[in-house]
Amino acid sequence: MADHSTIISDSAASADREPKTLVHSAYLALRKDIIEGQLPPGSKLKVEALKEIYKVGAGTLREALLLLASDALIVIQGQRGFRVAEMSPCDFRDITETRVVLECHALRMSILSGGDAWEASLVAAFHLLGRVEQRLGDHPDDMFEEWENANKAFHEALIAGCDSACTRRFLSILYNQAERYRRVLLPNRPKSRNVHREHEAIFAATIDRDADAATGFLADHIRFNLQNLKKFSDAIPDTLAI
Amino acid sequence: MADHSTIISDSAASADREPKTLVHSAYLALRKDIIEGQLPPGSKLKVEALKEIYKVGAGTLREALLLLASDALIVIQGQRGFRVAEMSPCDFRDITETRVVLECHALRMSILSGGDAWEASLVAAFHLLGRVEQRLGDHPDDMFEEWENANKAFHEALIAGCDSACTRRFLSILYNQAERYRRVLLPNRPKSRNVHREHEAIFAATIDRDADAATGFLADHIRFNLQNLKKFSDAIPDTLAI
DNA sequence: AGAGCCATTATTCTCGAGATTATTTGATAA
DNA sequence: TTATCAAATAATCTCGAGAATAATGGCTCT
Repeated sequence: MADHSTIISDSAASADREPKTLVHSAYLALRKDIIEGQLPPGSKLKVEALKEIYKVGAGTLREALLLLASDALIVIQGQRGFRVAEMSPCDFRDITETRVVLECHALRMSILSGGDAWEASLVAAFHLLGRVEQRLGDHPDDMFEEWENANKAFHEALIAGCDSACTRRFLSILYNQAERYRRVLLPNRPKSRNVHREHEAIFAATIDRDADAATGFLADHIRFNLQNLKKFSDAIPDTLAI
Repeated sequence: MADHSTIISDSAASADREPKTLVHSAYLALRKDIIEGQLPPGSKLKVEALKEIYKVGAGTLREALLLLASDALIVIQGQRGFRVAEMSPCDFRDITETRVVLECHALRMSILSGGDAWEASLVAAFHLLGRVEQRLGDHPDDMFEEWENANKAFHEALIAGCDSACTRRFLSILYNQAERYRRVLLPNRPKSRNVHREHEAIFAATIDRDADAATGFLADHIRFNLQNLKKFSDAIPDTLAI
């Protein structure tokens, strides 16, 4: 889950996960709508209009928007309000390549210094993801939510052994940003791809403590959607509002 | 300068840099006080008390605090207010090593793809920094502000050729966080260190387009304060409130 | 017709007060 | 004395309205 993972200190063992504050639940609702595209990239976010929709006061809504700005999902423009962050192939490439650098680095650190507890929780996350992916074969699209969660949990488990809070925080931001693109790319994924196989390769190499192999598989895995985007955006240039 | 570098879209060529909004100027004032230690690490930030000091309303102050949270200078704790982020050797190590990874990567990209304009502005930044460092020999401490600005400008110029906005944004956050530590470590710097020599080595290798050498020098340069901290925190353990 | 300027409108920004929640204090009982 | 509980205090969170600023539309002049 890890809502607000980037800012709110999830003290303790992330026990309380219900949105206790109105700002927080507005933040979650807005983020959901941005990621799912209800609030399209580049669109203006007028406080007066949004407070009707999300049933909160103006100040509360502004705070939620500020919180989203720190996730780079919305942009604050001086004295001229808020906008949903734009999407572009260029931006996606940036997100992807930065993720490759940080996530591979973090995985390497995990492999070097991760203990038994880390390994165990990784095994658990991989198992869970496998089950979801198994069921995914039958009902491909409507289970996206569940797969997305399991996938995120797996990627977080991979780097949980890395003791750099900075790195994990940045990766969480990047992962959230990438989710917008994943949703757009999902209907256009090639039949040939076997995501489970990719996850398995990463997992096996990690358990073997083979850092070079693991980071290699991970890099390819992260870059897959980017190359996929490149391929079909040549044919259909304005799939994303470029 | 680059206030608010991490969130506010500095559209255009960062033309307007005066704090036009009250939230923004409160943000700047608070950040200054946090970085300079007037608001010590771990201290509670009570809105009612702070609104007296900074002469703004409660909502405005809250927004400024939210902005600082996205720089990781402040921590939001559920329904229990705001605190200045803690400082610890462990945290500084994390910041430093993450910076090494990202900044070296960014420098490599700059060297690979940076054009003449990038090179020219780098030369300018290095020249300016040299001048400040020259004057620094005479008046060591009270010019810290000016040196800090020139130093930041130089580091930003190094990676300006890298076209990854994500990377630059993350580095800006890390640099701001590190500033708190630099200020603590400044009085304890070893006489032997010649910072200008370090900058010169990075600069020369970069202009030579020797990526390996440049990133090597840069990594050592970034890590210097960390090793310095390690050295004298063994002797004087509680210099930082660990 | 096109460009520049002023009044109008719409939106953002800011504030102070009330509602909600956490913390502290003090009292009672085991 | 220590632990438990309840009232009192203090803090945060939330809201709606008023001030400051940007965007819009119409008007005049060349």
